[in-house]
Amino acid sequence: MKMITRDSDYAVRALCCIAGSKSGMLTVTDLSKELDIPRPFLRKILQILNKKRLLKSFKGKGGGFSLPVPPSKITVFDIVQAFQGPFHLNEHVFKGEICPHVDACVFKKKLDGVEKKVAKELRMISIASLLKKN
Amino acid sequence: MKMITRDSDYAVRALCCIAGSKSGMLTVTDLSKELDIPRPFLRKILQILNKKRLLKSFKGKGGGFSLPVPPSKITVFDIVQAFQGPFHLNEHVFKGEICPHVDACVFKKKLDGVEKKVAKELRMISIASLLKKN
DNA sequence: ACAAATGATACTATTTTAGTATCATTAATA
DNA sequence: TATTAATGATACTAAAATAGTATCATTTGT
Repeated sequence: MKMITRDSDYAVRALCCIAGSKSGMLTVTDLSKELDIPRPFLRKILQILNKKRLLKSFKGKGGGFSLPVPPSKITVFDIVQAFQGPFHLNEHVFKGEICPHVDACVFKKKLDGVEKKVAKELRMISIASLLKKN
Repeated sequence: MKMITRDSDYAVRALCCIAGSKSGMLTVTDLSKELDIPRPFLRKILQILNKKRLLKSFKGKGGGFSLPVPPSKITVFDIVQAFQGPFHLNEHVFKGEICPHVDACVFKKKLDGVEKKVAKELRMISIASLLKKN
């Protein structure tokens, strides 16, 4: 079972790097070297973060990426949603329809409860909280 | 994001069906009809459950599948582990090695905390608890 | 012996994840 | 204003996981 895919993971690391940098702005090249992530892949990831407003980009010479908001305002929940879509533990479809089985629906109800708790936990992990080394 | 894959989902439904049946034993054919799951796929799923000791099988005419323990002893956590492997939210590998980045390791520590909570929640959802229709 | 069940296992198709490649656009600066 | 160094957009490929099929072997009740 894997809940955090590689792009989400890389995104978290990149955001931490930017948040912890002196100037507050880094280029893909900087980050790719620092984190040892393949440059084209990281590029794609940063572009997605930019589109989702979790990063701000600056084109042209001297450009790069910086945070659009304080690091305390960006959470792992936001990042996971950006890369892995709406946060749901299961699909609960049945031949494309809403499942008609009562047992399974109780199941769904219970999973929804778990889901809310997980979401809450992930919302509590901000980029800022990851920078405190303790 | 999807944490419960289709085989886990089907497995939960099948176990609920068996637990709720009069005789306590059903064949693949019974279950396949009842749940409208493709028979060969369900067959594979039940065979896995049998290997993982979450079902007991009886071969030959008059055979089928029954629970090896009371339904209160079988949880969604067991089932998810059976189909989706060891329960971990992320891999946290870095080029096959342990990740050397402190930020990310704080991240891992936090995720491990979330992971424990999720596991606890899933362990609380037993087949028995899914049979109570309320 | 036959029929009805599961066991084992190998195969295929689809989707998701992971990553690459390339051309276009923007902006600083020599 | 040409060059260079950055990102934007987008299309493509490779690998892995998920979802499902097919088939022959074995067991067991009648």
